[in-house]
Amino acid sequence: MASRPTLVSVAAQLGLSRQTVSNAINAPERVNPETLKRVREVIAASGYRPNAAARQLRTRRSRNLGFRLFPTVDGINGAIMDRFLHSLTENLQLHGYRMTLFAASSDRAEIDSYGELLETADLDGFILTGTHHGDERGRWLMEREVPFVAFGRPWSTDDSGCPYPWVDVDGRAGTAEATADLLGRGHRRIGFLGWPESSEVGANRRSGWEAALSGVLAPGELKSLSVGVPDGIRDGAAGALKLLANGATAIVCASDSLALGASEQLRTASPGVPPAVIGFDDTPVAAAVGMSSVAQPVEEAARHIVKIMRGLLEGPAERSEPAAHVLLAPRLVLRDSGGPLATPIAL
Amino acid sequence: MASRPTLVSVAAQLGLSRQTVSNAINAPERVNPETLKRVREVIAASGYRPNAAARQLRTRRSRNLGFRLFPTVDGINGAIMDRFLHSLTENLQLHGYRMTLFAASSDRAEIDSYGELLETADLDGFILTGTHHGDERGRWLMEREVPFVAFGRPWSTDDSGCPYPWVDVDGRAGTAEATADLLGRGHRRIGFLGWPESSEVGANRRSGWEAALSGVLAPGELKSLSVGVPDGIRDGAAGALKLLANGATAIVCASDSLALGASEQLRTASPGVPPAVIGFDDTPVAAAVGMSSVAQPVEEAARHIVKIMRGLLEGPAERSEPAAHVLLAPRLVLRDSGGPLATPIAL
DNA sequence: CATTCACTTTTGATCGTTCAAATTCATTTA
DNA sequence: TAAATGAATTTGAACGATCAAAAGTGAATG
Repeated sequence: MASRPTLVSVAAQLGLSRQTVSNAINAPERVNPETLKRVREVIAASGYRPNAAARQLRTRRSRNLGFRLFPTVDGINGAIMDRFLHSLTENLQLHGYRMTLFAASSDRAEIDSYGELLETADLDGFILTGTHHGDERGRWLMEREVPFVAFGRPWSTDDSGCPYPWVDVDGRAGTAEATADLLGRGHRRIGFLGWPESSEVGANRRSGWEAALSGVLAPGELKSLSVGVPDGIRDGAAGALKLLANGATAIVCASDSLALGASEQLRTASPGVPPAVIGFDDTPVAAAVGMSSVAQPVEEAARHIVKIMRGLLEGPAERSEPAAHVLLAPRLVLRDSGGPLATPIAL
Repeated sequence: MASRPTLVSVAAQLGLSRQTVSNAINAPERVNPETLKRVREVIAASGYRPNAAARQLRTRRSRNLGFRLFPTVDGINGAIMDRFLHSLTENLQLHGYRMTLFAASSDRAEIDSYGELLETADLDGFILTGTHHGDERGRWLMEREVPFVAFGRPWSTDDSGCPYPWVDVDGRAGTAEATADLLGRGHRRIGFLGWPESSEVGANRRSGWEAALSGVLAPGELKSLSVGVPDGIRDGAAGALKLLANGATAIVCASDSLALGASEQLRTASPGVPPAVIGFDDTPVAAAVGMSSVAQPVEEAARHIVKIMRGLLEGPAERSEPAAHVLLAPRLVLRDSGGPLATPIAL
């Protein structure tokens, strides 16, 4: 046993042909049950594993999927990408798939990489993140019939008619739930701290807040209780100040970064009272400071994506069914929203 | 041109043999300069790209490296892994390498994956992170002569004699610089807020603080000014309280999470004064709240790792030189250490 | 008893590349 | 002039798997 076993060496050991051994692995139903058993025993004993390169050369399948790494922008919200990536890798692994990373600084660069990766690395498909309105990536991939699943809606006029599969989290439902919770605690003038209009994810999250308050506040009041700022703690603090000035007593935020800033402003405005602020993404920072936040079920999203992807890759070639769309409900994680930053802990 | 160009199709177009075209790509010096030029033109025009699977099958090289994803523990400090991963991917990409991810919940599981990945995916090597004393992973890989580079020292008794290559950041130098800076600002009783004794990285960072203060404080005083707690904002707050009780006026921390907690305690203890706290890792949270921190040059580390890895994979087979060890100096990033959490921002 | 059939196993070709060993042809050397 | 050298190119044989089609079983069918 000098070198690694191959199909031929295993077959020779059994007095069978390579193809029978191959069938035992890939199409067991074609093999005589008794033979199958013998083959399997020898495979297990010899530690034989099919060579990926040879298989790939013949089948044109690599069992490798591409995933683009974005330049790190905000490490606070980026933390959920971490969880997503881990969960994705883990789930793919369960089914014999692997993930190949690549870096790209823009969507255009990402598309350029597709060609490169498809041709040189024989990737079977891609997983897209950060989709936005007018995203060219989906179109490019569809034109070439490259399998892919997006984490995030396309944000086109009619998401449900989208020709490619996506999995997303219902941000709107999340902010609505957060707002409802604050209403239940007696708040009426609840502000929304989000991103500028151009952000589709932001608009979606804002809509949940708006819907929850539509019967409570007048449209004019709603308008004065919503601000859009870039993402970040400082921006959040600045935005919160404006909301406070407009009479807000509680704030629902589009991200934990914003919420962290807002939280501090509310605390300064009314010392002693735990700030009624709810963040988004339930990042470790939120957990650490004891801030309530809307948690995205990224693990569940990863599972769905893997399932859909497997359907694309392993399902029948003629798939006339429409592309799968999964919208997952987030979960509101309630904490005291005050925590150690407000009240020093005694030993 | 229905299907993808191959060596044979390109050769036919040129009236040459496949091998000449192959040589033009892999050993240009063997090809007549004029022929070379012609071949290159046709390659460029046809968009030919060598098929990775075929190449891999023949050469037993995949140009793919493995990277283990750890379960996300702390999203605050995990953010630097994000940057590292991105930088690594980017640098490898420049040289035609790719990274394959895999998830493992323990070192033992990681080792199990090695076998699997080496056999089925033909990975050329691995990049290790989170090395610790008595790490079995390095040994396993060395025994099988699998190329790998570690990000992090082995933390054995004599790191410089380590038989395998590593790149690490000199944490000791970082905390020493941080401590020196605080000394320069007039502080004397500077505390160290780190992890329990068992952490080697923590002990290393502690040693820098100790060295910087050795001529300033008595051993007994040093002892009372150092605490070890698990990582996290709450732990940091608790630890800081203890240091304050022992008379500390400034604190050097082993992580930004700890520093964030400590920062708040100092602010409560002496309102109005920006807290003299320095964190470690320079995470986005530190930047966001305006806290000073010791920045790890992860991009530089990634570059070194890629360089060493390329040496292992592409260098002469007989490499008798000792394994490369690179210790990089971190950089102290000074901020006001107060920021928006302390002073609400006016619009 | 020959034919058909289902089931199981085998054979030959192929995927696209690189290695190792020819082969060609012009040029230098003995 | 024959032989040796050298550079440039070509040929045959892998690498290890899967596909497609053929061949070998034995039982059921007419």
